[in-house]
Amino acid sequence: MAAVDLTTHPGHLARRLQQAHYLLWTTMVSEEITSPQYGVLNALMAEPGLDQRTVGERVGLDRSTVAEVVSRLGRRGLIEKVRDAEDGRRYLLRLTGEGATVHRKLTIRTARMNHVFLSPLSDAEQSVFLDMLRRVSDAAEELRSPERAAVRA
Amino acid sequence: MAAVDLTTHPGHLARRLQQAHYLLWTTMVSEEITSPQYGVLNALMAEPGLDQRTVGERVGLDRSTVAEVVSRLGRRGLIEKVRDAEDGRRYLLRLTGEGATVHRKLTIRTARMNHVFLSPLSDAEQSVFLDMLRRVSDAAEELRSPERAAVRA
DNA sequence: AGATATTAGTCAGTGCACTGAGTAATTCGG
DNA sequence: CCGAATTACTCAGTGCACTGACTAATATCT
Repeated sequence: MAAVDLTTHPGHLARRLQQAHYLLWTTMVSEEITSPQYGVLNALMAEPGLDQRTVGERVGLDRSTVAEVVSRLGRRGLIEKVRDAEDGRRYLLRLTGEGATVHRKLTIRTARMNHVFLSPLSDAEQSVFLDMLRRVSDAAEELRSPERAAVRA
Repeated sequence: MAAVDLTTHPGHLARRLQQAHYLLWTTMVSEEITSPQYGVLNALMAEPGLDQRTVGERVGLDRSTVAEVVSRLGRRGLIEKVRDAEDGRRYLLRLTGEGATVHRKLTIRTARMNHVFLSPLSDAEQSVFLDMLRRVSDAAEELRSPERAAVRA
């Protein structure tokens, strides 16, 4: 069996795409705050007081990864974490003032970065590209939690 | 400043796409051998005797990551590594017999997995999608090594 | 030939991502 | 109301990915 051309493999290209994004993020947005960390800040800006599990659901991070990202953001003083008085299992998360400031600054830079990142594609292609990324990711997501699709039926 | 919709951010979607691929890979291809490990096997099937640096170039892995992946594949007995007699800095890499067998088996499963992974898109869309992934990744890659573009000019 | 630069690979440190096992709190069924 | 299941979170272990500092070997430039 001969070797294969990896550039025809979507998985290989997905990994390369993420590496490309990482490169642009660290040069154009921030070297300290990573893209997943920004995602958590953004989720808490939209819905203050979320618990860790739900933040993970919004941003696409599993329970362990959320815990790590949250602990880093806490160490930097960008979010605070308090036990839910009504449900002692939960930690409720909130942005600090500095967290909100950082979110605002990074939102502006991220918009510029996204523009550069997608610049190889025409405007029409860009929306097609984002749509395809969503469709492929969402389809695989349903393999992980087939109950949701069943409930919806 | 209000929160943003992450599903319009290509970086967020790139990360989700890779997670989706990881899920399909572990369920449909292998739980032991990862996709980057398969990439290395594939590169050595195509060009036996490559050194680590060049393997990294082919597969899209930096020097440190190649070293780790190669050491895991070596531990599993899938590749072997010898000092280059002509250039004592290099290690030359080759598949073992078992490495070639594993590569063959995974190539078949990977083809099936790719088919499922892309199934949300029509055939026409699939080639457009792969093309766009390549164009965006390649463009960012040139920011990392601008000399190459200069040499080509 | 000898000082200098470049190159291949290693190593330590940081961060994302997943799994499986474990703990504490809440909910549910009888 | 009490034992069993579920839920939120933690922790240890594995693997990819990058940076910066380091070593050893080769190449280059007087």
